[in-house]
Amino acid sequence: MGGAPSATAVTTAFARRLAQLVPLSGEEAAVLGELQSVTRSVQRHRDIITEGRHYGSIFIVLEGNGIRYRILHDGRRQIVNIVLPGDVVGVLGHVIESSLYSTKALTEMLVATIPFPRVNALYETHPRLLAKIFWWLSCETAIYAEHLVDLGRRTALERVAHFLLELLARLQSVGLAADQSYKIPLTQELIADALGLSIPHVNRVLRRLREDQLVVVEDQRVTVKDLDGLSEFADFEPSYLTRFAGGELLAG
Amino acid sequence: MGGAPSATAVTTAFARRLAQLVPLSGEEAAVLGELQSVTRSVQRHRDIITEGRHYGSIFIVLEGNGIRYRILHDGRRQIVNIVLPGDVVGVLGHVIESSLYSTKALTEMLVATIPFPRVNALYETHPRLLAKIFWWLSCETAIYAEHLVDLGRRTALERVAHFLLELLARLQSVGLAADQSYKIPLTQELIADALGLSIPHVNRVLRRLREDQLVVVEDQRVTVKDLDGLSEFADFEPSYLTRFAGGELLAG
DNA sequence: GCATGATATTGATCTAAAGCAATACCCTAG
DNA sequence: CTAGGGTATTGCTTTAGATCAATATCATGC
Repeated sequence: MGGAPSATAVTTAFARRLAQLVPLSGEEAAVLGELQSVTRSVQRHRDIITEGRHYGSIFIVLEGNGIRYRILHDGRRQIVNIVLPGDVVGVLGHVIESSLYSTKALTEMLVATIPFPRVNALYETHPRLLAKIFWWLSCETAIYAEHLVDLGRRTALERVAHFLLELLARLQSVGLAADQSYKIPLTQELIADALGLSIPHVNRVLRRLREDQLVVVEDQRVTVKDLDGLSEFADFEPSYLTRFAGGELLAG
Repeated sequence: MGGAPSATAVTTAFARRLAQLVPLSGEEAAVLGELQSVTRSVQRHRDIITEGRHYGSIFIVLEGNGIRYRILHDGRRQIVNIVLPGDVVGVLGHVIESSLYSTKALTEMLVATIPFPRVNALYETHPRLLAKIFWWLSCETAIYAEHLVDLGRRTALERVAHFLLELLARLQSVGLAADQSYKIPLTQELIADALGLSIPHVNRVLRRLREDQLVVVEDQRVTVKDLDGLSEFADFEPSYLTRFAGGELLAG
């Protein structure tokens, strides 16, 4: 399975985001590192979680990208989230009998596997840390809600722009996006299925955004050419990803 | 503020749902009741939470309905969730500096107000209960994800059908829907803003669903005429609302 | 070198749903 | 009884984006 050096290095993704939310004590950081010590690598295109199955662990993404999606009976696919390093998948598996969505690797991925009992054991040993993790997980709702606004009330152009900006912000928060650019294997089909659009239309929208010198998607890379212009156009307001209350979590 | 009898009676909504997920000890039930003892009533059309503000409490809905929504700069509105008894609002307020969405009362509402410090105090006194609450809250993601599928990949007809069925299932789970019918002050405008549709189109879709003897929305009441037919048509699969793993949460 | 499959691009229709506008139907308040 | 605001309904026109279809590009393996 995964090698220790790699895991340690990237543990940062999850811990870093948690630390943005609230300071972690040295011991907590150590526990967090320890939790992520059992890793598993997932091949490109393989499922981490398959709809309908039951799992006994949560998975913290250390490296690589994936998608969380559902296929409808007639073949339509909706991607409900892009899974990036630092994300946690399988949380609902603790509560709901069978998984409702599949999660699939877009690239080769490295994930830490944490059995539910180990998570639960934290009540006894590090309840504070567990609470911090839970509060943090609740933030995922904000990403989903923002996607709802995208799909419900934004035009295709705004949607794509907003989507690409969100990915930029999320990757920046884990140190994976150099200034205005990031690497991710997005195909037009993926964008279409994430945003409820058709492939040809995504193509046209991307062309438009490119012509307007706002953002370029090519190869496996997204490059934002005009951050301000794009943000304004997309009505993008990254506070749902970055603006934390800070500190208050420490209060008793 | 709220009277004790009413609060006690309806405490059930939240506790009942939690108990569906995992058994609660007598003491836990008592603590849960106690937590919900400070109540506040909110007038129709008033905000419980206003976008941009900061709050120091979570709110558990005891009675009444509301909406969680965002208004875009140009006036478009997207409702991201219908808030029903037993729901908790304001969770993100603990983590994010200023609220991202407003929550507004559709009817007069009664909510329990629980300051964050009181929630956090549970780590010390009842860590298990807190963990159960957190796991439960994580289920809200499933509702959001399902809405994403709605908005992204379902037709207007399917969307409305799915939406009305989801409300039925959610209200049933807290004992507020007699067999196939429930009372809720949904206007066509609200449905439109929840599902990313225009008002006239919602009107036509509702007429169609009525003519097909599937479901009727009138007055302040939704009546499902043909549950099987509607469910099949909407591809509705309520497991995301009801099918819990059971018991496993108790494991250490 | 060629065949194959995935992806991207472009064009030509088609359609679901938006937008606009008028009318109808409340209910409530004066 | 009447005026007025909110809501529902219906028709007509427009459009964003889907669908269908063809072609192009690129990487891969044989």
